Amino acid sequence: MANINNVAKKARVSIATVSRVINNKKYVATKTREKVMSVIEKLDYKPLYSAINLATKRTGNIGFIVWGEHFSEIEKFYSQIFLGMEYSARDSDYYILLTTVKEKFNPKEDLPRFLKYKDVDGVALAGRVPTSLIEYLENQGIPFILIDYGIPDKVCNSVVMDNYNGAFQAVDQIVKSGKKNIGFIGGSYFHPSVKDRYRGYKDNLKSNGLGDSEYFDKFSFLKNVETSPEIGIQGVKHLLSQNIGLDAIFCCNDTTAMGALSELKKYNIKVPKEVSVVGFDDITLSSFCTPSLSTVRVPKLEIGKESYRLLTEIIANPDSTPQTSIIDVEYIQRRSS
Amino acid sequence: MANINNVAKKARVSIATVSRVINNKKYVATKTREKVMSVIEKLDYKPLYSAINLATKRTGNIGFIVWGEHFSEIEKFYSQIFLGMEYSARDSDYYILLTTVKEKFNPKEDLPRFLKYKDVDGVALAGRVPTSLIEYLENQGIPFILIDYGIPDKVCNSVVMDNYNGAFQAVDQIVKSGKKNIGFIGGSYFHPSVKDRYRGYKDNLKSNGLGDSEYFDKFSFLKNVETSPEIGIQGVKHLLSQNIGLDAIFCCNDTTAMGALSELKKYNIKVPKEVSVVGFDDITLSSFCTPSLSTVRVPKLEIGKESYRLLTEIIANPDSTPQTSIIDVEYIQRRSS
DNA sequence: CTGAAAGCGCTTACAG
DNA sequence: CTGAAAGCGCTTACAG
Repeated sequence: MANINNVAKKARVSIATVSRVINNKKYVATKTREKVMSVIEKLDYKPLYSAINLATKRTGNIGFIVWGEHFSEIEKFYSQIFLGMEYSARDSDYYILLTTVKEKFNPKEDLPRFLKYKDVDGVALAGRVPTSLIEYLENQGIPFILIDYGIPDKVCNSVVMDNYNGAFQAVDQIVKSGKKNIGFIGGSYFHPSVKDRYRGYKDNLKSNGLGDSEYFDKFSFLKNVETSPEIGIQGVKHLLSQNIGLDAIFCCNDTTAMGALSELKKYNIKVPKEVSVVGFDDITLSSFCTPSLSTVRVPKLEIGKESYRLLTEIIANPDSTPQTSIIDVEYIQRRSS
Repeated sequence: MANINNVAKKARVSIATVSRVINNKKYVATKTREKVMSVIEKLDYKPLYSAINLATKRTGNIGFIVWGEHFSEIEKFYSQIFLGMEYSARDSDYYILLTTVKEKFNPKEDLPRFLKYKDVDGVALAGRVPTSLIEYLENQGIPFILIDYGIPDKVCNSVVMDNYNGAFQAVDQIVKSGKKNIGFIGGSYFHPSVKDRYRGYKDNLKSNGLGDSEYFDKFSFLKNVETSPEIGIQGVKHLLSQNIGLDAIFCCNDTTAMGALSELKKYNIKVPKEVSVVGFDDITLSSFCTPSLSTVRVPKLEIGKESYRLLTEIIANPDSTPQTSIIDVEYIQRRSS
């Protein structure tokens, strides 16, 4: 493999000049630059990253951390976000190191190697993530961003989707279709995304003159456990048992909506005629189930790309004030509403 | 951050000695070693990978390449294999760099950066992968392994599951349940895994005295296109139209079996009573569909771990003769058969 | 068992 | 605009 010395020698310049050329620095005579370029071409010279990294005191790595549980879910939500980051990274000089972290995370023992050895320039945390991990990164001064997550009382750099407006719009569509008694089913109430979706639901109903606090009491089914089809099933059972004339359900996400759909089927309740159902996320299943699920599409790849942009910006400028990128979502009309 | 000089000075030894200690080399007096260790501890010293890599002329990276199409599929087959590799890599000193490659791959333009810059010590190729990529790696002398794939006329280091025996056993179970007219539905006939499963199917029927070439002609539905539920649907239609007393179907994988199941439902044919169905892979859906699908379980994490072992062995020993690791599979009895 | 020194392949002031 | 030289933080013969 050719190195910088070979190139310099063959081009009859110093290695400093070669370095200037490959880094596109100014102050290189056009003729010199061209000559060096042609030699680089001829020798098929590629600079060695470990040498660059050593000299510039960077690592060239970005960590991507996600719960093992989340990564192994059927839906590839976080894998797609990762892929979005990877797409961006391809054209740059960072590698994305994907790793998972387990439920009971202990910073002393379970630290990914790239953190232990300070072998990343920054880290992206996808979804819910141990608080102790976040604190560790803060203490160590490692630049990081939160994706689709947030912590109360803590302002972090983050990328989120527009949960509030997505929910607001979805519920608006339900109302426009003539429904009046619209339930909400949700789990993971600790998750900021769910909170915002719930807010969007309530605010829309209020703005449409439909909901007040009594209404929300009756029509909300919220559990503080991880969302799942099971929550949807329980939610339907509960709402139905209340005898409140339920004619629509807005679920905090598609997974929950899947459970709701299957439970309604059991009761022989027609969707969307009797009860319409709308979810959030647009997971793959949503377009394939029967009836296909109306939902709010979350552009995962775009979230990944924006995450890359934000994180590299922060790495380059560690002392900037924390910012939050909000990714637009889009209501998708299908058969269930 | 402490470096090797700080440690050496504080421990009153040379950096060579510190290096020996951190690399667990012999020829260090116990007392010296202990002293150095305690200083390392006190200073929280971690060696810098870019320096190590530069000095040892390694990269510390392993590439993991998969088709974009495969990575984005619902089923997380290859993601799980990746995760298995990652689990192994955690305790070692390699990072796994995951990237995707597109359908029409051009080695001149679409080379992942870690290949272009020779920034990996080895590469794992997961699933079907462009032949030109494999040739590129061979020409460049970059150590690589094939996972769940193979190329005719080319002996490569590879990790595969025991497709033949898995199919053989599955069909054996079908026969034992009393079925006699057992169809085979498959796509991706170019894929060695499918070929081996088909062979297992035929050999079992032969050994049970059920199948001959005429039988296989009648009972086989094989397409040379990517497997999908659609293939399963077509297969059922075809086999049924033949009026051959079909009473069981062995599908080349679960995805195909899903299509078969749904099509049988349309014809109101009872599974498994009238026609039993068995798949291969044990994807997540298989235990959740109705009826749940009997299948052959492929241990993805284990494949990943074995892949890591094999690849690192090859990296350490590039001139060893190519070897193939075969991972055991397991028949899983569920409701569909 | 230990240390001095060269070397890995880059970047970056500094001097000209 | 260009080059000589120091430096990044390690490893590795070599000599003792």
